[in-house]
Amino acid sequence: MNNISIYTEKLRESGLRPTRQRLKICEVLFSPEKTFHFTINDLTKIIEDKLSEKISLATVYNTIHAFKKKGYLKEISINSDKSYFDTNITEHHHFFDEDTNELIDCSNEDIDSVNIKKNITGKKIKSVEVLIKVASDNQNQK
Amino acid sequence: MNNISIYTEKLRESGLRPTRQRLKICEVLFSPEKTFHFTINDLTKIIEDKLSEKISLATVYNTIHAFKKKGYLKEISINSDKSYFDTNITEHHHFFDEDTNELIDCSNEDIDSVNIKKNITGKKIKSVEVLIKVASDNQNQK
DNA sequence: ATTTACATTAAAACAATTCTAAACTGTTGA
DNA sequence: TCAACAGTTTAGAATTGTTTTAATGTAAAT
Repeated sequence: MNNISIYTEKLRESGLRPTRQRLKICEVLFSPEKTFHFTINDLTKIIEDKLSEKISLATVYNTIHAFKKKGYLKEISINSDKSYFDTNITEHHHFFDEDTNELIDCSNEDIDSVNIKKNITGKKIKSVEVLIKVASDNQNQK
Repeated sequence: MNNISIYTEKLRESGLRPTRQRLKICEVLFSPEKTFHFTINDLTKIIEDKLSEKISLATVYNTIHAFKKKGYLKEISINSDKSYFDTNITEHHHFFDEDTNELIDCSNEDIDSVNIKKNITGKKIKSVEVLIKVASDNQNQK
């Protein structure tokens, strides 16, 4: 099967032309078996180191933002100065390991669905995210 | 009643000397009837505009971090480049209005307590936060 | 092939936060 | 009480993550 055409389609649906650089991004994001979490920096490094493609930060940012807008990626809110993204776009929550700064998926069996009884007048719920911060027993809370 | 002595005590317990600047910070944070949310920038502006005290950013940051570490403040994780703090240190969750960038408390009656069935080996849960993003019906998800 | 609109890039700009080093101040104890 | 010390404040510089800019390059339509 031809992945390139899948990537091309994903890019077009996100309003982007399929360029060499963007196809490399797709390869990193959408070819692995398992979903994963990454930062913009992680992604840029993978493309430069593993795929030997020099790519400018601006390109990475603009492509990732387009994918996020289209719903091909999710952004995770962490108490941090850095943005984390997730290639798993299904409804799920996260553990965040404060010792290693790693995100861990929390499957729907791991947590009861959150039941919200209040609503804000004139506003619609866009997302509900649970973030569980964990750390070694002997560590202080960040 | 003498608030100053309360603030002095809070500062000492956070490992900080009660200085003029820090007492002003305490006045803003701990004298209001109601708890509230703020950014470092908000706080600095209040102190300079309302209390006519010139205060350097470094001082605000170091005091706020000490209070957070001590548990007198909570930091809220928002999908943003900015840190939000909360003077309400009880267990509660938040709505985040994407139109106005405002945080709204979600009382415990508004949400069922989150039941987590999984745990990470060797790690302890430090916090559980639910963030509900809302926006006007006609807006796109951020 | 030519044209056009969109992309890529390095570098500059920007915003939040942290660091630095010099001047200042609360506290301690002689 | 006051000298000495340790902690504090400050402006400004440095750092980090992200966005913008403007020149050059490229995909796609004609």
